[in-house]
Amino acid sequence: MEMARPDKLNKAQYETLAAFRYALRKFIHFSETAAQAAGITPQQHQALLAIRGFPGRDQVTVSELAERLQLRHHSAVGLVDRLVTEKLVSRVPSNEDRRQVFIQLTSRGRKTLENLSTMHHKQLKQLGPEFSLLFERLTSVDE
Amino acid sequence: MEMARPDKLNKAQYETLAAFRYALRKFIHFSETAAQAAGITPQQHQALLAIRGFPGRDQVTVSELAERLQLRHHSAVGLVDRLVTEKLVSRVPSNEDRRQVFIQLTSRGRKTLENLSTMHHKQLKQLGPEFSLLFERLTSVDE
DNA sequence: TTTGACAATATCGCATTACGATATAAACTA
DNA sequence: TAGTTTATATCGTAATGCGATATTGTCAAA
Repeated sequence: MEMARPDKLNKAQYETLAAFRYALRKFIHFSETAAQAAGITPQQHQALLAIRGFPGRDQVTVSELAERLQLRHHSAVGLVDRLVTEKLVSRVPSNEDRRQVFIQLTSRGRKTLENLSTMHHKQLKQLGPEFSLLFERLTSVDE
Repeated sequence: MEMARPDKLNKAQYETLAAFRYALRKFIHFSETAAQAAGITPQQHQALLAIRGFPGRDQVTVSELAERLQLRHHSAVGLVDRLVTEKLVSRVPSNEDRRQVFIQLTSRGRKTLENLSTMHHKQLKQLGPEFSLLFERLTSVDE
């Protein structure tokens, strides 16, 4: 018989929040293991996906990449450097605005990403219901 | 007019995967910023939540914490060390099995977590629909 | 055309996190 | 008692990302 305290979370809500994090960490752990098994780092994997999966385009500028990965600009530059060293992406200067540089996947980058994305797609299909359930619980008004 | 290639992802699917990661990184970025504003590190925050939100209990052993955070045992030990230093948790030896040590939140830990969890709860309520939509797209059969 | 803004790059040092490898001690169990 | 489990500890290593700061090249507007 708990009092209705609007701002205070109850045990069940803490459990739901924790369960969400647990599911998240399991997914991330899966993802990091998969990336490393594919011979790249987790961040490199996410960068490849951000480029290939950019809405309406298959190439992005460094600024766009930084935003999609929620990184500072110069952190994104460093990440791209490492990707170029690994021949996973290439830099292509823009013609319209010559300050900009487009980042594109190399064929090696595309293959590596395709492999990983297929695995992730399957995994997320499995996890979907679990996450949906957790969101429902979080959103439920009667608690 | 794309051929039905069972194992090959199309652009839309890459975009959905990338959108999911983007949403995830935005949430994580929010969470990390919030934790740091509360004066603790993101990992400390997640540890606090894992303890407080452990199913059916408000204390956990180091092994349990490691599993919930998907960490190696000795990495969890280090994390607990830092939490103890910050007076966010305390170690309480178990009576039943004296090899075990229970980790409990201190009152400071509880307050810090409550503050953060309230914010996260609200944020996740907002993000719920977006994530659900993305999962629906991932699961959609007709692509 | 000059001035100011923007995009990318670069360097430095720093902090955090987590790992593998390895070891020890204490406590439990068969 | 022997073997296993739990927690702790140490060492070196790696990846990531930040702030601060600076430079270069390019664009756009006054």
